[in-house]
Amino acid sequence: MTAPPPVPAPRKAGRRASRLVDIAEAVGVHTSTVSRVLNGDPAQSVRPEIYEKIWRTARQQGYRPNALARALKRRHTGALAFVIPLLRNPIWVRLQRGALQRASERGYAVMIIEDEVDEAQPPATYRYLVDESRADGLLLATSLRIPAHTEGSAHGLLAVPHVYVNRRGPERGNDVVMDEPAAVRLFLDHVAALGHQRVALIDGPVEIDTVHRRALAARRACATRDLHLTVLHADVTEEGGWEAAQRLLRRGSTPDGVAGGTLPTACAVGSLNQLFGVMAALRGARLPVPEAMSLVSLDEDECLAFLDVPVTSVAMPLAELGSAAVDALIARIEAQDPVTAADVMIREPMSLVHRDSVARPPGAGLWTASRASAPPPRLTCLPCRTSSAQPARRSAPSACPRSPTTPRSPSKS
Amino acid sequence: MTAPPPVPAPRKAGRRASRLVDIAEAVGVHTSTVSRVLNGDPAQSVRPEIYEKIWRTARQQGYRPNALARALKRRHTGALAFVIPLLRNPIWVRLQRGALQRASERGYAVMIIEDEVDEAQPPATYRYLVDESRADGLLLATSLRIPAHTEGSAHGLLAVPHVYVNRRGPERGNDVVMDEPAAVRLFLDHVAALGHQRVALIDGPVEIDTVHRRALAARRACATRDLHLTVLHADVTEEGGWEAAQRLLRRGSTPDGVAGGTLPTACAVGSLNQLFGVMAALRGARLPVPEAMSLVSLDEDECLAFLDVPVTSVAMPLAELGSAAVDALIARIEAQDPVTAADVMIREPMSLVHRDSVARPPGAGLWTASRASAPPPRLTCLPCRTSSAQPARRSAPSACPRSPTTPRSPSKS
DNA sequence: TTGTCGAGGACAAAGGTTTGTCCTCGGCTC
DNA sequence: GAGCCGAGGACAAACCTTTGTCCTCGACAA
Repeated sequence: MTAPPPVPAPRKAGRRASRLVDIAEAVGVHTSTVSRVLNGDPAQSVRPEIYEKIWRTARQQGYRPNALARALKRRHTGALAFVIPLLRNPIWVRLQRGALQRASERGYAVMIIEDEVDEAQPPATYRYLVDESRADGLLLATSLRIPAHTEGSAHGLLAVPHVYVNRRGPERGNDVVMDEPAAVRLFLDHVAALGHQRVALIDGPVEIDTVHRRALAARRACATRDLHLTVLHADVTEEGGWEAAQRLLRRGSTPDGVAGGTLPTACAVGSLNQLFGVMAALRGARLPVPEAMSLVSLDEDECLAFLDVPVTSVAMPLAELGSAAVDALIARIEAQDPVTAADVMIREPMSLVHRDSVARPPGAGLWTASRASAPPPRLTCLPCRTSSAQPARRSAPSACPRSPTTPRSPSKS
Repeated sequence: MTAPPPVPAPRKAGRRASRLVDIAEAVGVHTSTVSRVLNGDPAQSVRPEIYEKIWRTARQQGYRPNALARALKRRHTGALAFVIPLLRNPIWVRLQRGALQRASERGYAVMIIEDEVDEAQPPATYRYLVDESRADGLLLATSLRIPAHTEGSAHGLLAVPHVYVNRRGPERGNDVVMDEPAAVRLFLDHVAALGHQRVALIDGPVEIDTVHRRALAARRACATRDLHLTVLHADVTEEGGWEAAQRLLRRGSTPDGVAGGTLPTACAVGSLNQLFGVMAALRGARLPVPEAMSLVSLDEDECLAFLDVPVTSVAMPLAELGSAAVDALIARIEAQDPVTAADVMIREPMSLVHRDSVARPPGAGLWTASRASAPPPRLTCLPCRTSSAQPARRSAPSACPRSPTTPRSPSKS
C-alpha cells in the first residue's frame, strides 16, 4: 500500500472517508481483522471468503488508510524533510528530483523546507519537523560547512535521524557526497594532457563544503602534476563569477610572486551561474575561449551546448546523489542499531562532456591581460572570413548541438 | 505555535519526547488544562501561577505538540501538497520559493510531489495525499491544459481543496494565474514602438496552458496593432528552441502567403531554455541580435545580463504567484462556504528588463534567410575593428552587467 | 439558610489504526 | 472421554490531542 493506485476509486464528494470500522461493519468482522488483512499480516489467518470480502469492500469504499492515525500508532510517518537552499543553481533541482523519485519509490513523501542560511542557528532548527512527528528524518542539503568553532560541539549533533547531502556534517558517518576530487582531476588531467601548465579554479565561497573540498583536491592534484594553480572564491552568482574573473585577469597583469604575472590558460568554474559571469568577463577582456583560455564548467547543463562557444563540462551524478541520500536516510530511520552508519561516496562514474571550450594552450606568446587588449592574433573573425578554416564550430552550429553524454530528462523512471 | 522557536529547547537524546501528560503530571493538573493553556484557549481560566507553571514546564521539557495527534483530532494537518513538474525551467524554482515562504509564514508545511506528466491520468492522482490526510489541499502547478475532451467531465473535478497555479483547471474559480496577455503586450508595444511590423513568438507546446494563453493574447494584440505575427510551438528545451527558430528561418526564406517570405524582425521566446536554442540558431544563420532580429525573453533570469548579447526580458511576478496561490489554497481549506472561490489574477506589476537585444528593425533592406547566409552588412566584427563605433556594448561589458530591475534574491523576507 | 453564579478545573469521549492478548470451537490424540 | 492444539477471530489498550460537559467550591444575593 505504498504507491498510489493507478486509478483511485472514485469517492462521492461530501461523504466522509471510509474507515476501517466501516469495512468491518460491512463485512461483519472486527476492525482488527480488517487491519491485519489489509496490511497482509502473516500472523493472522482468515477464511478465504472473508479475506476476499474485506478486500472487495475496501476497494468498493475507496478505502485509504489514514496516514495520521497509522503514523501515530506506528511512530513512523513515512515522510522525509528535505532542507534545501533554494539557490538558482540547477544542481539543487537535479538533486531534488533524484531524491523525490527515490523517496516515492520507497513509499516516502518528502517535505521541502527552504534553508534560512543562518549560520548562527544550530542545524537543529529543522528538527522541529521531526519533533512534531511530521517527518521521520532530515535530509540536510544546506551547503555551508560547519564553522570550525562549533565543530564537534554539542549543538551540532542532531539526535534525530539525518543525513548530510553533498556536504559533510559535524559528525562522521552521516554524509552522502560525491567524489569532488575526481571531478577536479578529470578537469586537470584533460587540460594537462593538452599541455596547459597554469590553471585556475573559480568557485563559490570557501564556506561551502563542496567548494572547500574541490579547492583542496585541486591544490593537491596540481602539486603532484606540477601545475600552477590559482583558486578564486566568489559568490555563486553571475556577478560573483564576473568579479572573480576580473580578479584573475588583474592578477595576471600585475606580476607578483613566482607566477610572474602570467595568466592561467585553463580555468574551471564551479557553478553555472558563475560561468556566465566568467565568460562575460573573458569576453570583455578580449580573451577568446578556448584560444586564449580553456574553460570547463563543473556544472553540467544542457544549455552549455548552445552557448556562443559550447562549454565543456564535468557531469556529476546528482540524481544518484539525491537517490542515495534518501536510501541512506531511510536506512538510518529503519535501522535498529545506529552503528551501521557510514559515510557514502557516490561511485556513479562522472564524465567529461566534451564541447568546444577546451583547446591547447596558446602555443607561442603567453597571453597576458595587457596584451589582451590588442586584437587577439589567433582569433578567427567569422564574418570577415567566410571561407574560414575553422568554420561552423565557433558560432554557427549547422546541426542542432546536443550534449554527447547528458541523459535527456527521462519521462519515466 | 506556528513558527518554529528560534532556539529549540535542547532535549536529551534517547529520552522520549515530552507529551501533554508529562507536563500535566509535573504541574499537577489535567492534560486538558495543559492543552487549553498552551493553545491559548480563551474559554479557559486558570490561576496565574498554574498558567505560569505550565508554560515553564513546557519550555523546560522542550514540549512540541505531536502534529499527528493534533491533526487527527482537528481533521487538519497543516500541510500542503505541491504538485510540480520538475522542469529545468527556473520559473518553477522561483514559484516554489514564493510558495514555500508564504506557507511557512502561515504555519503550513509543504510537501513536494513530482508530476508524472501523464495526461491519461486524472488529476486526482495526487488526491491520495489528501485522502490519506497527509495534506489539507493541493497546489497543482502541472502545466498541461485540461484536454478538451475531458473538459468539465466528472473526473476532472476534485473534491478536495485545490488550486491551479499558473494554469487554468477544468473548473472555474480555482485558478491563480499571472497576466500573460499583459506580458505579451509589454513585448509587442516595445517592439512596435521601435517600428517593428513582423513579430514572432516562440513558445512551448500549445498543450501548456500559459503558452496557449500567450499565443491567444499575441494574436489578439497583433490584430489590433496591425502587426504580422508568427507563432511557433516547440519543446521547452534548448533543442526545441533551436528547432523552432530553424522553422522560422526556413519559413522566412520560402515565400508563402501574404507575408511574402519575409522574416520577422522581433521575436519573443517563452522560456529560458528555448532562448538558448533560439540564440544558437540565429547565430548559426548569421542573423545578428539585435541588428537583424530583436529578441525578448519571457523568462527573466539574471544570467541574461551576462550573455554574449544581453537579452531584454519580461520579468514576471513568480514569487507573488506562488505566494498568492498558497493564500488562495489556505482560504479554500479554511473556508466554511466554498462559494467564496474565485480566480485570482496576480496584479503585481511586471516589467520589461531592458538590455541589449532589442533595437529598431533593420531599416533599409529586409533581412531574409537567403541573404543572411552572406556576411551580414551591418555586423560589426569587433576583433577586426578595434575602434568600433559601437564599442563595448556588444561583447565587452566594461562594468559588471546587472539586471536593472531584477530583485537580488533577498536573504530575508 | 438556600439558591445562584462564576471561577477553576477535572473527566471522558473522540479521532482511526495497530497489535498484544485472549477466547472459542472443532478436530485430533491418547 | 479428557486434554491439547491450531485455526479464526474478538477485545481492548494503546498512540497523543482536543473539546464538550460536568463538577466543586467559595462568594454573594435574596
